Amino acid sequence: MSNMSEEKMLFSSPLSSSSFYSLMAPEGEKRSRRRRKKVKAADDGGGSGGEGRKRRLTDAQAKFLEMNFGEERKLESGRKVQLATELGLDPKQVAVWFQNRRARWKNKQLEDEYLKLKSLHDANLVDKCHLENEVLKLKKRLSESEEEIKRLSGCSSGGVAGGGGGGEGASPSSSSTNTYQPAALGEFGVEGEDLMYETEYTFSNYIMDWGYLL
DNA sequence: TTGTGTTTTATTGCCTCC
DNA sequence: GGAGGCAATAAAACACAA
Repeated sequence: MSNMSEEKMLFSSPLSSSSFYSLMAPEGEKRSRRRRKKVKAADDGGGSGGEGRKRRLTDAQAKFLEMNFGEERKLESGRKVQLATELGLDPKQVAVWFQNRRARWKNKQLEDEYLKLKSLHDANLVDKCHLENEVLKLKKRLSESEEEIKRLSGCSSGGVAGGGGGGEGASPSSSSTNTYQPAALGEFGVEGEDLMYETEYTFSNYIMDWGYLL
C-alpha cells in the first residue's frame, strides 16, 4: 500500500500518550470532563490530502516538523502558516502535530524524571540497608563489651573490695581504695569523655591494674 | 487472515491570557 | 470574546504474533 512505515517508531515514547500520565497523575489532579461523542471526520473531500480520512504525514514531512520542534516547542501563527505552506499541509494540521508532539515530549520528560527518581530511591535503599547492618554490628559489639565489663567487674568486686553493693553501682565517690575504679580515670584526664573511649580505656587498663593488684 | 496492542492524527471541552 | 494551549479521548493506521 505504502512505504512510509519503516521509521514509524523513531520518536515515539514507550508508553502511549495518555497512559503514562494517567498512571502518574494523582487522582484529584485530573479535571473532570464530560465524555463526548466523537463526530467522525467529515468527508469533505477537500484539504491537501484529498480524502476525508486521516492523512498520515510522509517521513519527510514528519522529519521536517521534528526538526522544527527541536528548535522551538511552540509555534507562532506566522511560523505555523509558513511551515504549512512549505510542507503542503493545512496550518491546522501543523498546529495539531505540534500539540501532539508536545504531549509526547512531556510524557517522555515525566518518564525520564520517574526513572531518575527511581534509581535514586533504589540507591538510597541500598545505602539504608548498609547503614542498618552497621548499626546492628555496632550494637552487637556494644553489648559484648558490656557483658565483658560486667563479667570482669564481678570478678574484681568479689576478690578485692568486698563491699560497695556490687559492680554495677560502683561509684567514684566510694571510699574504696580500689585502684581500677573509675575515679582513677581522672589521673588521665578522660573523665566525662565519650562512652566508647571510656569503656575501652577502662577495659584495657583494668587488665593492667588487675595484674598490678595481683 | 485476523485479533490485538501501539502509535499517530484529529476532535472536543475546558482553561487562561490578552 | 476569541485565540491558543492542554488533557482526554476517538479512531485510523500500523506492526506483529498466532
